[in-house]
Amino acid sequence: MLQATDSRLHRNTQATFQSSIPGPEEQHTSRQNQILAALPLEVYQRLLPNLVPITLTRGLHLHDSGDLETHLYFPISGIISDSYVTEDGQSAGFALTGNEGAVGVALFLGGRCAPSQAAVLVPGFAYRLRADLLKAEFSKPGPLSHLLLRFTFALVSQYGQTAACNRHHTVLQQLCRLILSCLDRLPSNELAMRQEALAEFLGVRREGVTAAAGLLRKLGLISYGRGHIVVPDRSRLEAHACECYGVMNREYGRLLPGHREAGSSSWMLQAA
Amino acid sequence: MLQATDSRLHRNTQATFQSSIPGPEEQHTSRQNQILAALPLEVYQRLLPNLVPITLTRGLHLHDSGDLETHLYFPISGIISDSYVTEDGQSAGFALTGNEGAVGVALFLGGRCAPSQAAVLVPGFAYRLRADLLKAEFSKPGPLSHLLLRFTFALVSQYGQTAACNRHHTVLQQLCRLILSCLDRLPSNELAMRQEALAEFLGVRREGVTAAAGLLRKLGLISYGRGHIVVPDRSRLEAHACECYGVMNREYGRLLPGHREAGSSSWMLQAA
DNA sequence: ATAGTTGTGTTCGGAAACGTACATAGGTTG
DNA sequence: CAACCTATGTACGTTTCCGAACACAACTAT
Repeated sequence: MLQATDSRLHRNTQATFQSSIPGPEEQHTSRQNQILAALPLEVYQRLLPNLVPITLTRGLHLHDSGDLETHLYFPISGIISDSYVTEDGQSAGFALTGNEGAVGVALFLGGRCAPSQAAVLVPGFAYRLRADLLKAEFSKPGPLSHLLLRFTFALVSQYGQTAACNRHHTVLQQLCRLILSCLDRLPSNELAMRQEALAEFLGVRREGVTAAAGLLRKLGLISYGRGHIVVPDRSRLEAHACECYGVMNREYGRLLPGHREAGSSSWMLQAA
Repeated sequence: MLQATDSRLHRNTQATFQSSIPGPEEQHTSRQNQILAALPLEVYQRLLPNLVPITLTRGLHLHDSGDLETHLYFPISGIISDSYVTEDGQSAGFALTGNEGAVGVALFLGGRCAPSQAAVLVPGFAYRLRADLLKAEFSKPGPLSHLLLRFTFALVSQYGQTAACNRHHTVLQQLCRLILSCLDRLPSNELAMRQEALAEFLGVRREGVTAAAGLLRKLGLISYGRGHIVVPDRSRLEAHACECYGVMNREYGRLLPGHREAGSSSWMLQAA
């Protein structure tokens, strides 16, 4: 595990489009992760010495399916995708994790091996905690256990929603959902991903994404070129996404208080 | 919640096809649930007075999406489906739970409301534990917490696998997977489900199931009629299922030691 | 027995996505 | 500048599944 690919692309991208992601020289702290931020100071300070900063290079695999997981990762920026690759190489993503959560839930659920692949979709930074240290902390009920379990529940919801979405919704709708979900985990309205990467996550052909993206551009909902997507107005894009986006957003808002919710949003009114 | 539908059907079915499921008059114990069975005697005896038997009538909803969950259910027979229903009424199932697990993981993950619907797919019996009692037991780390988290991990794996399966595999492959997964949770090689119900779980049209089932019958892999499916040789059916069945079966075998594995199975040799 | 209900089989046109092949334009490298 | 690579655009036939309508056969009820 931990094989980085495409690091050249990463540097390019970061320089050109992702200037809002802090470079290693800029200051960033593990408290930028919302789980760590929600911990009482005392607990946080106990963990702090063991939180090791890691650069999330585009394409880096935090773990592959079947790997023994060695660390729990707390992203502070960037996006990690959870996906499955079939025997004949087709892939399907089912969850995104940003600074609202953690990667490696198998560790504290007792799963040992990862069932899926965790890869860096959008570069950023994370802090990681060694498995044994995590387990020691998790073994006593407390704020960290609580927050991690709650996040796990949100993740499970995301998995389920994706399954339903894969069954019933069009590539166009799913693309809207994916772009919006990524933006919710990024600081600006810009997303640095190629159509190829979007297609791989959705588990569809690149041409399918080209067609859908072309239509969205024609409608003025997005503008893009060569791996750089800009969304001028999220609420208009939401109108073309399937219900799954709104459902997940509500769910994350409900479960993870620190979660940044979408700006506009008729769905907020519908919330039960 | 707890609205039973189709109870007439249930009685018919039980009498005709499901005689292997114990009736209320026959003896059954909560230890027939594999999580409860794996508890040390002392812990089990502490829970026992609070385990209330419940009949799982076909179509009964243990909870609907958005419901506050009130109990954790430990099935000892029958099958519960976890599914999501879209705004326009299309449904998609993403997990099955039998006596290997429990229904209502939101309770101990801290989710409060269910994201999905839990419905009885195949009738049977369960014991249930009130939410407050469960939380009291779960708050101390111990065998029950451990087992429930491990089961949760298996469930998450199932969700993810379903998402990938929905994306890439054909109705025929998915039908094979579904039938086999059901049989793994039932005492015989017979499954009492109508094509309509199979279609609803898979999130496809009933006609699609008819076509796939017709082909399987032509190949001699199954025989059926009016809600009664018989599989003479599981291994031959496995050969027509997608990889997802084998992957999930391996995963359940690994995570839940008591899980009954499929009889034949070339995949056992591949296990890492 | 007769009529109604229910579960399954079949058909047809249409939509969505696939596989493949190739075209074009922005960006990089010599 | 020229050559090259990479990201995106386009086109065409094929497959799979959908939507709707209808036929038939098994079981049920009166």
